[in-house]
Amino acid sequence: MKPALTRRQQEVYDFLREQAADLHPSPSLEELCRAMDLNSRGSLHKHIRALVEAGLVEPMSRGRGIRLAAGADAPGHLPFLGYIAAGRPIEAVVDPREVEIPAWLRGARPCYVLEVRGESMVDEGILDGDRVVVESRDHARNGEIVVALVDDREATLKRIEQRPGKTVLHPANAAMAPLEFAPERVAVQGVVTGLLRSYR
Amino acid sequence: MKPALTRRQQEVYDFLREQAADLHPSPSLEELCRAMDLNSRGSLHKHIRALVEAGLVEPMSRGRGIRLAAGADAPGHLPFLGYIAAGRPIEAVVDPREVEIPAWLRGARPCYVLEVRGESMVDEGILDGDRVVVESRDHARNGEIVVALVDDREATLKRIEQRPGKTVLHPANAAMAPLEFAPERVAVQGVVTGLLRSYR
DNA sequence: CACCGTTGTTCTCCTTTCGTTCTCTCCGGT
DNA sequence: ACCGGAGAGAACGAAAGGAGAACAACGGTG
Repeated sequence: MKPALTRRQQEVYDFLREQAADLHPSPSLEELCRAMDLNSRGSLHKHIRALVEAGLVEPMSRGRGIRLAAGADAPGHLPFLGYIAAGRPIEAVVDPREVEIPAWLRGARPCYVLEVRGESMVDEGILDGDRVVVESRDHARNGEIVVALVDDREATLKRIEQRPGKTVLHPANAAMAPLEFAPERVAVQGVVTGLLRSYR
Repeated sequence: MKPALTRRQQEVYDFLREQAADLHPSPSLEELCRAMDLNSRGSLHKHIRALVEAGLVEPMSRGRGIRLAAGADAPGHLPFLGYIAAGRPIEAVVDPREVEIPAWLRGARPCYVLEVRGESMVDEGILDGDRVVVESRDHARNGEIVVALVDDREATLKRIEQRPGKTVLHPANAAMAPLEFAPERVAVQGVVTGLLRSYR
């Protein structure tokens, strides 16, 4: 019972997540229409209904807008898969712990948590010991921070730039230079959607 | 048991939270009417009754006042109190929403959430738009990042260094110099215990 | 005490909004 | 052609939101 989202349904869902992450109140159908550049509530309603059946959105009831499903996709915890450092493969952690992650930091697809080792992204505000929420994806948009696997050996955390004929991985550290690869050598494993840091 | 608030009910509830946060006395129905731009007490009373049934507001007594119920915070959530412009100005207005925060980012005492404005802490990995979890405290250890109130006017986010005779607030931005004050002029409001960032 | 204004409460009546369903059209792909 | 995704628009019923009147319980003033 998981018919997979269509293009527009995905757009609507992404927009709802954005809104929620920005602390906006649940929009009504009409507000959503305006935001999505639609002129018909009926059309939007079809998409919402699809999302409800997919378990991603709570069934609407009168007057309280459209809210993301809290129960279905929010066990509140994500698996902690290990550590990631520039230049080395991901160190898988033996004991599969789980980390509590708020819903507004998660992506649409399944997510997991990695802990950052090293200083390769300090200029982007990602420090040693930070935990990043990674959304499992095999593609990325330019400018996103990705977990990239180079030559099936080295997993790194970098900002990605895909250009015709080459893929550039930008570290965010003045002491390191951007790395260029043939596109075939770089496999995107996931995209960073959130970051958490504990002081203590 | 938990019918979820409707649109207007949420507005009324938010307004009451603002009032309470600013030490205003419990308003009467008519005062609330004027504040909410309503012409009828009866209409407002419907919303209040809904809030009472939701357990968010204490039942009114004939004397005077609409009081918030104690301990109505959702579990796993912390109040979002507004913005802290880490540059110079005062702490900003109250925006009484709640943010989901994992337990492992919270401190021992009551906590709240602020959103960071400005670049004064970039070298510590705190960027514009990040949300910080602040534990309410009136003292700090050296090296902790604190919300400090200087001369009862300016709230800033800085790393604190307390030395005999003077208190130094260190911004983490190469373009800004540390600020030195007499200890009496600096009041610690809270200590940063966690940080969250959403990418997208 | 009777008088008055205030405050909480309940009740009708009305308008607006919202979710829902329906039909019809358009476009792109196999 | 066929089909499914996507949008427009109309229409309906139910709920939300609001206005206003009416009423009981107080608190003061004369």
